[in-house]
Order: sequence, then C-alpha cells, then structure tokens
Amino acid sequence: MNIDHISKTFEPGAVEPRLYAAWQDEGAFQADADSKKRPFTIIMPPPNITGQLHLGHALDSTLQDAVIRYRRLIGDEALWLPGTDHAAIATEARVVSHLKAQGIEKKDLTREEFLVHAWEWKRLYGDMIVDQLKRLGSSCDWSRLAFTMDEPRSKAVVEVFVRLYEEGLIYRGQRIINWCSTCKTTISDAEVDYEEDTDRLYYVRYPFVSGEGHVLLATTRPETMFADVAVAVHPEDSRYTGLVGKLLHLPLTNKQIPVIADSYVDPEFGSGAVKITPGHDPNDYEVGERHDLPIVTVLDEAGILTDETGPYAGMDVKTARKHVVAALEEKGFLEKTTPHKHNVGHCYRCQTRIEPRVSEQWFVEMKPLADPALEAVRTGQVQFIPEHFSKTYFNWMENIRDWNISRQLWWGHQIPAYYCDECGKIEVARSRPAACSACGNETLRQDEDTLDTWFSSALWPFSTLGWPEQTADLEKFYPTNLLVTGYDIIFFWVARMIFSGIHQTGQVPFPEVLIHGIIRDEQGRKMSKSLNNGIDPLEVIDKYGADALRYALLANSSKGLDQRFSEARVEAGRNFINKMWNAFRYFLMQRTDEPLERPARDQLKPEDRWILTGLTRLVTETTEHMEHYDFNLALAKIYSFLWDYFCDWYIEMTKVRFQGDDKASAKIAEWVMNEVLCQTMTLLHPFMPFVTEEIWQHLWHEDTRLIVSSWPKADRSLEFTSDYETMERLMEVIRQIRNIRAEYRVAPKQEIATILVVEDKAILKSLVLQEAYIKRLAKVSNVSPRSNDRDVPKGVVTAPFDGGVLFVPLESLVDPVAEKTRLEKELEKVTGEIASIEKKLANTQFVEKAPEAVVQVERDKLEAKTEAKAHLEKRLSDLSAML
RNA sequence: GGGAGCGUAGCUCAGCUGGCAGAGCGCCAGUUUUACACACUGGAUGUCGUCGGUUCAAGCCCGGCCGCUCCCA
Repeated sequence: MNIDHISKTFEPGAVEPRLYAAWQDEGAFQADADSKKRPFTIIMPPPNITGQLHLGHALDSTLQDAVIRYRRLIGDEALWLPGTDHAAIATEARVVSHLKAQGIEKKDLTREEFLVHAWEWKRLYGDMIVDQLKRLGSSCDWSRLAFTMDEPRSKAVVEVFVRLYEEGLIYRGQRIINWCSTCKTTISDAEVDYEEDTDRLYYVRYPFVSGEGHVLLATTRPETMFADVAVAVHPEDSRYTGLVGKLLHLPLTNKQIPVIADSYVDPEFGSGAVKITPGHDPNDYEVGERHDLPIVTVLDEAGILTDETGPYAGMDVKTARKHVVAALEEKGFLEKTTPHKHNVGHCYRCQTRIEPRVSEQWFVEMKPLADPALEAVRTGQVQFIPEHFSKTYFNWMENIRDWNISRQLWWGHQIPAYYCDECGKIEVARSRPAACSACGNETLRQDEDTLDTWFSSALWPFSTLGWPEQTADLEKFYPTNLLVTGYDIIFFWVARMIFSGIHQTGQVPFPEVLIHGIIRDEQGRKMSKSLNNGIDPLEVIDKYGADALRYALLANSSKGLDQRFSEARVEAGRNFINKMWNAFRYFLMQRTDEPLERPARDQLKPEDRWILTGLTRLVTETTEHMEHYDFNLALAKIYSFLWDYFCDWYIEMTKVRFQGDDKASAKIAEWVMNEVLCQTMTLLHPFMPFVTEEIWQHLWHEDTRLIVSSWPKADRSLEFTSDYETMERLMEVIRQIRNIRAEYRVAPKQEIATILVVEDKAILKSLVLQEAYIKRLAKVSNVSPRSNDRDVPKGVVTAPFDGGVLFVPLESLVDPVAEKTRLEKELEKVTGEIASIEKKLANTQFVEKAPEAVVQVERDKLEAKTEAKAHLEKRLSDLSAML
C-alpha cells in the first residue's frame, strides 16, 4: 500500500478535535442508567470557576479518564460525571477585583446586582474549563454536567441544612472563629494556614491586688489585654505554687482577674505565665470554657478596638499595640521585650493574618458525624490508595472541632434561616415561610450570610446524581466507585464527603480514594502565581498534543508522590507516539487488501510465536497494573514491548519476509502485526486516547470505535515458551556480532562472516533456520554452523552466547595481542562469576533452604558459565600458539 | 510538640509478595540501513544516605542515626 499521503509524524492538531467530536456525537461518553451492565462511577472533583485549569487539574483528569476508559473497555457501564465548583471566597474576590477594574465598587451594588455579575463570570469560566477538559481528551458525560450552585445542587444543600438543623446538628452560636479582614468573612479552621512570623514577646507585670509583688507574664498581643479574664500557669509549676486563686490587677484598667492553673500552659514558654483572652484566641477560648470564664471582645469586625478599651477605642490593632506598650512602659508594667518567632494563622486565600474573635455564626456539630466516618475508614469500607493517607485522615477527624459554615459573602448558597424581628423566632425551612410561626409576622428576614463552599462540595457524590430525589441515576450509580484527588484536600473535601455521604444516604460515597501528588516545576518548586512558574496545559497540548502531555503526567506519577514537570518528559511522550505512528505506517506499507485470517498455530514462525507470547504476557501484566491503578508501570511495560521488542526486533525481521517470495509467510506476518497493533492500541487507549483511536481506524477488526471496543484477554493458546527462548538466543547472537563489529570498527556497510559453534544439535538447527535474520540484522554474509571449534581459521574474534560460541573472522583487522588482552579480561570476569556461584552452591544452608527453582537457576548459570570459560581458555591457548 | 513522605547512574525518578540493580533525559563513539534522525547501532557510569539486626539471601523487612520535604497543632 502506498503511504505517501500519511504524514511521517503523528499530527495531533488535526486528529484530536476530529476524534473528540466524533466520540461525542456518537454518544461514547454517555452512560445509561437503564443499562444492565455493572456500573462504574467516578464523580469529577469540580474545578473552581476562579480561573483556568492548571497541570494539577490535567493530572487529576487524566487519571480519571484512564480509569474510566479502561472500565468502559472491560464492559462496565462507565459514568464519569463532570462539574464545576462556585468557590465562594475565591470567586467573589475575583469578581470584586474584576468589577473594581471597571470602576465598579461592590458596596455600590445590591446583592442582586452583584450576583448578575458573578453569574456572568461563572458562565465565562465554566465554559472555559469545559473546553479545557475536552482538549485533554476527557471522556466525561457532558449531558450530566453539574455546578455546585445550579438548581438541583442548591436543592440538596438546603435539604441537608434543614435536616441537620432539625436533628440538632446545625446550631447558631457564639464561638471563636477565624476572621479574615481582607476577605471580610469568617473562614473555617481548615482554611487557616500557619506560617512562621517574627514578632516581639512582651513581658508584662500584673500586680497582685492584695499587697506586694506581681506575676510576670509573656504575651505577643498586649493590645488585647483589655479582654483578659485570667492569667494561667501550669498546675505543676513550682514557681507559682500557692498563687493560684489570687487576684491580679489588670494594668491600665481597674479590672481584677484571677490566677488559674491549666495544663495547657507550657512552663518553658516565657515566664511560665500567660494571659487568658477567650474573646481573641482559640486556645484561650478553650481554657475559658474549662474554667467557666467570661468572654470579653475588644476588637470589632474591621479589627478596630472597641469602646471597652477606653482611650484606645477606634485604633487599629497595630496602632493600639504601639500605644498600649508605651503606656505599659511608662507606668512601669513592662519588664522587657524579646524577639519571638511563632506560627501565626493566615487566610489561605489572601494570606492576611487571621484575627480570631468570638462572634455569632452557624456551626455543624462534628462529633456525631465524624465518628461513623472514622469507622468507615477503619473498617475498610473506604480505602485510601496509597493506604498511608488514611493516617492523615484519622489525624484530622479525630481532632476535629465544630465546623463554622457561615460566610459573610454574597456568592454562595444563602443560609435558609429566616428571622422574625418581631418576636425573635428563627425559622429554618426548605422555602421562605409566608409568616412567622410564632407571631404571624409576615416580613421575615433571611440570614444575609452564605454557606461555606465545602458544605455543598461535601454533597457532591450524591447531589450530582439527583439526590434528594430518588432518581434513576442515583439508583444505578450511587455509591460511586472511585474518587481521584490530590492529597492537599483530604480534609477539606474527602473527609467531608465521607461523613456527609454516610449521614445523608446511609452509604459511603465511594469505596476507594486514589490520592495523587501535586505537580511541581523543574526545580521542584510548587507552581504559583507569585513565582509565575505555572504551565498552561493548553500550551503544552498545542505544541506536543494531548496524548504526549497525558503520557508525561501518567508515566511520571506514582504512589501519591509529587512530580516535577518538564518539557523533556512531554518530548519523550511525543517521541513514543511517533514511534508507534511509524510502526503503524510500516504496517500500512506492507498490508494487502485481502482480509486477514488467523493462521493455525503450526503455521506461525518462531518470531511470530515469540512476539505473540510477549503480547499475551503484556496483556496479563497491564490488566493487573490497571486494577491496581499502577499506570506508570503499565505504561512502562507497553512502552518497552512496543519499542524494544516489536519495533526493534519483530518489525526488522518481517522485512526479510515481506521482501522474500513466500507470500503465505508475509501474510502471516501481516496478521501478527495487526494483532499486536490492535491489542497494544487498546491497552494504551486509556492513556493516549487519540493516537490509539486514529491508528485503530486503519486496522483489521470488527468494532467501529476503539473507545467502545473491548479490552483484550490474554490468549493462552498464543504462548510458546520454548520458541521464546530460541528467539532470545538468536537475539543474543546478533547482539554479540554487532558488539564485535562496533568494537573492531568494522564499517557499517561491510559484510562479515560468522561461524557458530554449538554442540547441541537442536539448538544449532534452530539457529540455522534463522540465519536470514543473523545475516540481515548483523550484516553477515555467510553463517557457517559447526558442532566443534576445530578448524577455526586464524584472525578471528570470538564471543560466547547461551548454548555456544561464535567466531567472526576479521583477518587483518584483528591484532592477536589486543584480542588476547580482551579475552583475558573476559575470562577474568567469567571466572569471578563462577567463583561466586560456586560459593553460593557450596553453602548447604542455601541449597537446603532456598526454593528449588532459585537453586536450579544458579546451577544452570554455573553450567553456562563453565562452558563459556572452557571456550575462552581454548581460544586463548590457540592464540598463544599463534604468537 | 504530633503525623507522614523522601534519600537508588551526571539529572529526574521506577523497582510488586526479599533471590546477583532499571527507565527517560544527558554523556561518549559511529550510522542519510528503503516505518521513524521525534530514528538506528554500540558504549561508559551506582559502597542503592549511614550504622546495626533478622535471614541461606536485604535497595526491599526491623531498630538507631544523619539529611531533606510536607501536613497538623
């Protein structure tokens, strides 16, 4: 067949959009809830609509696509359900700054007006994300595309809120929360990042009310002293024995506070005494609860000191601190200050220092939800892969605090709580009540706040399937089968889905969680906006194709570890794709138009049997790796099979057949190549969907599309163990001759002769049968078989192989002295190897305790090496005679 | 302070249930061999962080130490 019209390199730019459109038009991605097939469901972790996808998303999606395509091929009803997340804080911030750039201030807009802009943003970025996922080749079911704030999902959110409220698991209360003064909202504990900052540690004297003396305490936050309600020491700290219970005078005020004992205090820190400020410190808040202390707050939402602080009222934290410290110093309360490094909470979105403060918010009581979720992982109903990530999960869940779900934002699910300003009643309802159930007041006010984004994401595995309605999708596809996500959101998200799934549906949302690492840059740094080292997946795809990018991401990912990304890896993928493409072009070149028929076993030549044996083993191994999500291992196997075996050897050998006169033999080679390509393209399809589908279109088979074809089964009737060994021996002979050619610098075009000396007649015969390959692949003009090495001419170079030894007459090229040196070196090596094997076999412990197969391997090796040694010695004595 | 991970060829990393170390890239020498120079042929390079233990046998299992990274408080 003429292949001039097929380009020499694979051209992804032309192929990818065409195939993706075809798959989509043919409904290949669509799952059927009425199917009788076993379901396999993956719900996509919804990317935030804050911006475009990065390489981390590309990895996450590629992993999911690999699993879902594999499942589709093995005959499951595979559903990969896509969606996006409204990402409340982040998106609102983006929309606000976007509006600001146009001269619009958020404060000048009504809630409704702002939301119009936000939805416009969502439309824009939501579409962009969908396009990006398509470019990657993601085979998700677009007919089921979901968004955390669309109608069905919002309905689920309200339903869960109301249910939890009615069960008493959602409550409204005064608690210490994390306030971000930039985002102007509270955030949950999980959203606080701790970073080391250098501050000053202030040592302040709090005098005793009765008489002389004082307690010296150390604090980093003198400006919050007006909210102090006690000073705490460690109960076993001997320095303070007897002082517990005494009253102290709070400097700069006329308040009195007690000394209390609490083991939370670290006696090593500062002076061993600390002030307790429950209104503005989470740890102090807990101490306060234990000791039943009052709560005083002296900072408002903007971080300004309140009237409670007298002369400092109206100052911000920084200014107030300066003034308070000056006053303490002036009045003699300040003993000293020292530099101090400590971890300070920052907002994970904007890095602003978190101001902890007590305020009224909505909370989810976690203990009753966390316990069954912990149990589910302990008992293995939910498994993390790799397993060790379950420890991260336990660590978090076992120490979990109640979850603050209020956000002072507009973009999100508005809390379905309605306040009656007449009688103070709070109604929590699925829809706005017409009137107050207590007093009949008809003007109820809905809570202004919205819910934490993760509140809706937590419901994602079932809300996407239509819950709380009892839909056909929910029936067929829930619980889902696998969650694929990065380790960085195990507690943000995975944990919350697990407890929500169990609590709302009575079932774990997924039995397996495949955890992957994050993508770093070439130097191992995290990709970030500030470093500007992010890489746009689309640029990579434009340059190398989606398959090459997918190859790079999958081949280098393993076991939840981070990976460094570099263009060189994508290039390696591109090269591999091109290698396949050219193997395919070669196939096209050779193929005839007559249909192929499967040959009888005995018609197959040794090389056919060899490659088919390898193929059968490859199918078994790849399937095994797919089941364990070891994609890097699967890829490495297929890569090596196609490149190192099929291309380097099998294809080279078929050239002899296609150029020869035996048409039947050529036809068999054509069948074998078709078989190898069909099966390997299928094995590779989950990883590199485009090039495999494109090649598949031109092969002989019954299905019309690879994507909906079927996964190969290992065909035992195509395994030939002894032929496999015969071929390995042939390859060794060829390599040895090539090696000699290179070492003696024989010109590439010059043909040489080879003498094969093999005692075993069957082995010799098998090599003679393959002599055409020795001639072609080692550029040999004449192969002479012998059963012994008498009559070997002078001026030869020799090399052993498994079962015999070969000679290459090189006459003038051979320097006997150099050859002698080479052989002596060889002999030394073999002698050493023999010694080590003999030592092993002489060890009775080894022979007795090691498995028979292992011992036998050593014995066989000893035999082969001993033979090789004899040949070398003989050759050396011949050489010596010549010199 | 608690938890986790990593330390293997110049670089980036594989190495499953223990049986004489692998890949990609890079490097050296050569090749327009009629599928592919995004290719082909040949080659060099490792005290598997360190010390000890278990075992007939340890990169792999156990313990100590050193170094790096991450998460939580």
